[in-house]
Amino acid sequence: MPELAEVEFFRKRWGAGHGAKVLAVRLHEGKKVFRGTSTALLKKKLTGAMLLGSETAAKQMLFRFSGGAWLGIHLGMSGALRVEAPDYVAAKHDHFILVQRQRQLVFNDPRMFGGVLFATGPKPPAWWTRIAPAILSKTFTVEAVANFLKRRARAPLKAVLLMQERFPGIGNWMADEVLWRAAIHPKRLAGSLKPAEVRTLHRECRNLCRIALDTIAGQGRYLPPNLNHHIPPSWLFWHRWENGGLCPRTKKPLVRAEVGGRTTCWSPARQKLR
DNA sequence: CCAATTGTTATTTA
DNA sequence: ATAAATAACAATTG
Repeated sequence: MPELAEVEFFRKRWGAGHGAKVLAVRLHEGKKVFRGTSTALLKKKLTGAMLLGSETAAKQMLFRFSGGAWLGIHLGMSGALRVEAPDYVAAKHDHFILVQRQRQLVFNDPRMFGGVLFATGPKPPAWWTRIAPAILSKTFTVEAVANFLKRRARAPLKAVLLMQERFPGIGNWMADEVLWRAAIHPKRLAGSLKPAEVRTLHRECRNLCRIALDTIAGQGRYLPPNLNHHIPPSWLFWHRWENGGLCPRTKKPLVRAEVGGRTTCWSPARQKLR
């Protein structure tokens, strides 16, 4: 499920544990989510440590602990973070749990495409700092997008939008939503866009990220109980998977097909191949 | 049994 | 050599 705004939503959930100590670490040893990570070191360093704070970048989260410990979590395709009661008993796919006095912070991931990273030191580790700067940062300029599209000239736009090195945090549904809002066909080749279309694409990337973060991750104190709860029906989001779905803007039928290796939904009346 | 799934990476192909 | 396409990963659901 998780793309940019959903990842932020889940990070805020674990925010309930900020300022509290970790009494114990429970994990499913040997599971794929720990590939490349020393669970022994992780348990040793996190047990007794205080969860100090956290941040989100692209589809990843970084949790900072006392003693110079850094925990990275990627939710993959099916990961989620939850908060459970202190007496909660881990279910089958609850691969990683931080036990605190008042709650348990649970990482659940049935398909295990996600992962848990760990590092120690005074500064955030390289696997965190090398994540591309956010779409909502100053560095995400029209020129940067134009240059990237030029280098990926022969790839369909849908595939290009999924490339994390330039569009960090964008996933399948957000890519479709951006192209739909920009009224650009997902099969258009990246090199074929006119300057005005590049500007539109750039603008709608930023717009969607901003609106999705507001809508899904919530503002400040408030968190919706269900992360999709407040997505309005005017978005493509709700219609992209329904058979016989209609475009919320044109009221004409939507189409689904594989583009760039992923199932893609678009509104032919609005997004022309030309 | 077959096909599907909101992600990433290694391998193969062009 | 570079970039695009494909396969693989794992579990579950329809």
